Amino acid sequence: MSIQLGCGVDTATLDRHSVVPLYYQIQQRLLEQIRSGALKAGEPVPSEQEIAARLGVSRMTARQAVKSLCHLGVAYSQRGKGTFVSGAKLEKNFRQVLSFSEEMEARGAQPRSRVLAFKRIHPNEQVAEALHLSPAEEIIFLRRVRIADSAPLCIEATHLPARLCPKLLENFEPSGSLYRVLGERYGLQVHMADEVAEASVATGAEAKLLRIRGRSPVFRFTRTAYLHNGQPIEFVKSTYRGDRCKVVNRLTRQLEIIS
Amino acid sequence: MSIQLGCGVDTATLDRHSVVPLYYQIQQRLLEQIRSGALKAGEPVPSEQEIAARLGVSRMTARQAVKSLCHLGVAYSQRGKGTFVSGAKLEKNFRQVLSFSEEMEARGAQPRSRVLAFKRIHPNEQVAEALHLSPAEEIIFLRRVRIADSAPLCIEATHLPARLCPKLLENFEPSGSLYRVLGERYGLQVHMADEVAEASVATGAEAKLLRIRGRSPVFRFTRTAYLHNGQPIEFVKSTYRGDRCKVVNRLTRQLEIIS
DNA sequence: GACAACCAGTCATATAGACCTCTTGTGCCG
DNA sequence: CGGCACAAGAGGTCTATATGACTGGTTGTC
Repeated sequence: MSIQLGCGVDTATLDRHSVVPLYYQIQQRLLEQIRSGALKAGEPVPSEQEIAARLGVSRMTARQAVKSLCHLGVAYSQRGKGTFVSGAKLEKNFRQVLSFSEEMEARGAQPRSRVLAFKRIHPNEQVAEALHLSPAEEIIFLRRVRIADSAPLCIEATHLPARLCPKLLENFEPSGSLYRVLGERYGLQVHMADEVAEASVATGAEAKLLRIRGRSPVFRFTRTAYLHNGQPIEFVKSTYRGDRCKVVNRLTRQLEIIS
Repeated sequence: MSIQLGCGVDTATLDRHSVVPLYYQIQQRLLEQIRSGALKAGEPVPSEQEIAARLGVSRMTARQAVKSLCHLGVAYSQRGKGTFVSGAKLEKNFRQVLSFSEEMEARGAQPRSRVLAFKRIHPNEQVAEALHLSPAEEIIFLRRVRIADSAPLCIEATHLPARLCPKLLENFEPSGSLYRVLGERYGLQVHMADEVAEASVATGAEAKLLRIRGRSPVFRFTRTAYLHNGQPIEFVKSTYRGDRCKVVNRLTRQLEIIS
């Protein structure tokens, strides 16, 4: 097996004094080979032993790098045979929570917003339950039409516990990225989210805002986002134009949950 | 920290001669404590060192067990502080490919089917491309109305490369579980799938089959499933009643991809 | 030619020990 | 009393080593 692990290009060896972990450097190198086509779908990734020998690391470190490819879904292992590159490519951005702005930027579109409302209010029952609040506790309510490449894409209604982000009304320019402000100014990092999608049709008011015809197909998303400690930080209801978006999912089949 | 790792119930120690890996036994034990409420959301999981000392395993093994909880999404680690139980519970069945039958059984509904078509045909362009076939190569086509708890839930059109499952027309009773037959009789195991969901409205013919009104909201799913080696095994188009289903997603936010 | 035994290569699991960074609490000193 | 230093405890990374189990091919026998 003559997989080149850098032969000829071996000026790019590992940086053992970097703060970047060795296994991560190796992972990136393997991903690069897959991206570039040097490793094609179905071909075996270099074995743990080969990586360990070639790069002068322990087998456990090589193993950690290879295993991470499996976790990412770009490869799969077969005991006794080897580790092979998965069929379809796709490497990031699945299974991740991304804010609207981040998602648009990731795919090269320009995000913009039209702010419809930005105020403190009392939550309704559904919001209070999702955010684990008493109805007396106030929330920040933000309603925006989100625009991608100059055309409306969705209407988004965000609810945040006011207690967790005091003075947000002054600190946040509401056409920008909310996640960025929450992270940078309040130290609130979204860790995980539950999201429910429903198929529906647009109401008259929605259709007007989205510039589509009434009763056109739309997605309705309901998302609750949580901090590391499990505390709800955000409850969002959004309505996406059905003609401008799809929900893409990558599913794996692991009936036994390993590692 | 007085987390009981089995104190009093320590008759249930680890089985070191079992074929079940130690880390998996530990993982299951921790999951059980979370399920039972002995470990609540936000509380720290026993530290790696504590597990290692209590159960007499190495720290690496304890670590593997704890880490697996993070991969499952039921816990999260903070360097220098500890590993903590995540807020919302949910433990399986996300991120997994499930067949219709499996999914219905998992939630306690009774799956049934009404077969509309089951035959060999030539693929159209879209199907041929998805399954990596030439238009000359035949496929098995199966169209069913899938029924859950006595009411129609979706219309499903499945396309399989005929080459991979010869004599399926004779071997498969088409109201049963296709994945089961593919696995048991042909050794074909679905490993991964890409799925796209779109929001739409029902056509007249669909509405009739699903027993809903015309132009009611529906989901349209397009799924391509792959074997371990990346070979496409199945292409499915399905139309789900919007009033009877939701798409639930659990997303995590890991901007740095670890392990 | 069929079948069993063996072997080499591979991943899976497990152990022990080392060193690092990060967080938190404690206690001393100014 | 405030602030700094330090130690303890936690997870993160890495090395070295060993054993087990599965796969595929080879070899040898019948």
